[in-house]
Amino acid sequence: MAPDALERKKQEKSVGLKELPGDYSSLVLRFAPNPNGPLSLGHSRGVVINSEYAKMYGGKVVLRFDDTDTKVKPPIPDAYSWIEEEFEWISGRSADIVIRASDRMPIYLDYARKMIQDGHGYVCRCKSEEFREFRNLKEECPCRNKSIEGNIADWEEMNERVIESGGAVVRVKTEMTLPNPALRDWPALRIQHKPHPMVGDKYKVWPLLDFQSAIEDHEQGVTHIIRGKDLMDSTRKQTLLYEHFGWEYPVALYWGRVKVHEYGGFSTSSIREAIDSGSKEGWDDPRLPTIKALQRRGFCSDSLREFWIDLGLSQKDISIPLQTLESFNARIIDPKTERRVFVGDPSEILLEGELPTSDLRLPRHPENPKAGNRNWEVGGPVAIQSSDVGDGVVRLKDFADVKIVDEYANIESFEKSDERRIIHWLPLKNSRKARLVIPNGDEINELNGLLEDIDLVIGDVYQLERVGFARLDRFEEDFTAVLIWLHS
RNA sequence: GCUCGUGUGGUGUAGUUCGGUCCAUCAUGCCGCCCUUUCGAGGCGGCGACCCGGGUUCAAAUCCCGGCACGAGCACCA
Repeated sequence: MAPDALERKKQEKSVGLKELPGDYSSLVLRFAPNPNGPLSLGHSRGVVINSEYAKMYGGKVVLRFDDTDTKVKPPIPDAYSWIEEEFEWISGRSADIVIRASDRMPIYLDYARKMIQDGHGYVCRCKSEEFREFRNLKEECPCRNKSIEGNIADWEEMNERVIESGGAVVRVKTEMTLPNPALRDWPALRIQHKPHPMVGDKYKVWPLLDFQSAIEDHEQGVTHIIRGKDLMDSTRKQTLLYEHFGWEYPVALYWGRVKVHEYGGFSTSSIREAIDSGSKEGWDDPRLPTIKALQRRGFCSDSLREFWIDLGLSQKDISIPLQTLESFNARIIDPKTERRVFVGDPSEILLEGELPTSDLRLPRHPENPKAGNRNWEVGGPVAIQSSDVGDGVVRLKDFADVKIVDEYANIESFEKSDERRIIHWLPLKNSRKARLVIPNGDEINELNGLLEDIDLVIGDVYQLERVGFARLDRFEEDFTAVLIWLHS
């Protein structure tokens, strides 16, 4: 009889995102970037995970700009619209609700005042180093037992610009004996006198992330918070605040840190510095891990979605090669990417022998005849890659077996007659000067050559035969085509 | 130091809740072959893993204890 082994069914890998815990019947999620620059590859994880879950359960995503810092990470005015557009590009839909923390300051300040009034918060005028001492010693600082009236008076002074920046902070009253030092009377609001790029100098007291985010999540009715596990203590801090207000904290889920080999560690601030110092061209410099750069190189948004969904919500810290994303992208774009020839470092040769009288008709896509043809004039000189000459016995792809001697290529057969190497080539008549720009770590490598000059559309991605995928970025004044390397 | 989190092939990932259906899934990578007028795509095959040590149990990737490693938080940044 059949052994058990034949009946045993192989286990399967579950695909897609796992079921969300908690009640997701009226799901509200949020994605909360700082508009101190456009979105990066890392941000796209938040966009994808949140928007995919919203799609799964018919929920909503709030796009919230956490722009409450004017000093360390000041917002860039243009970044608000960049991010809205990038969110839409990545997720394939626009955010359901878009809000800016800087527009909602009165709400935060009201809650802060209420917290003080209720005795759950206090104005602390210790220096940060002094407070750190108290925190480490699990001791209460002198400001902690001030009367509510005294705290309200200090609060007024903070808001009336009587107290200088750095002179006072509002703390949430927890317990100084809490085992986790991060939770002991954590800071909720501080003074910033540097004007905000969007709302000017209207406010003197600004909430910190943990406070602003907690209040706004409640205001928006957020049901699930999905964020990096570096924010686990934020959850704990905010839960204590919610207890003060008598609110129920959303379900929190986390992902671990992701490092992409090719990009290493980076931050929006560090990219901004690199651009300001001139070591990078701009936010879309192809070496950068920004969404703008990935778009410019020709990545499609589906690849980003598949990539992040495949990674899922693991709390593991991972380091992954860009190649993984590239393989997703290649699989998706290959069926719809037209072929062209790019000859890098070209050598000119002349064809000898009997030439066909009609043009050579090549498919724009080998698996999709409907895409049509590219027609080449085979008379006249042609270009081949210098490194392809070898012993001279090669097949010019889609054309003929030739033997190359010096500058001449003798046509031996149109049919494929043996196992000789197949190389790509290009009639000069059908070519134009081109430059392939290849990002390589912190460098940019450039390869000069000739590009098949047939129906080239700026912004389109082509598969350069035997080379790889690249996107046509622009034409220069002398008509040189500039291609940006995507991947092989 | 305190607190928290995570450990499955080279890289990711499924399985861990409720131990057996797991001599462990899938992808990517690498190797080989087939097909092919691309070194692309596709097809087929192969390589390769449960952090370590105890314990419970007929049975542990899965439960318990103890190590170890890595990461994060302890900012008047987000």
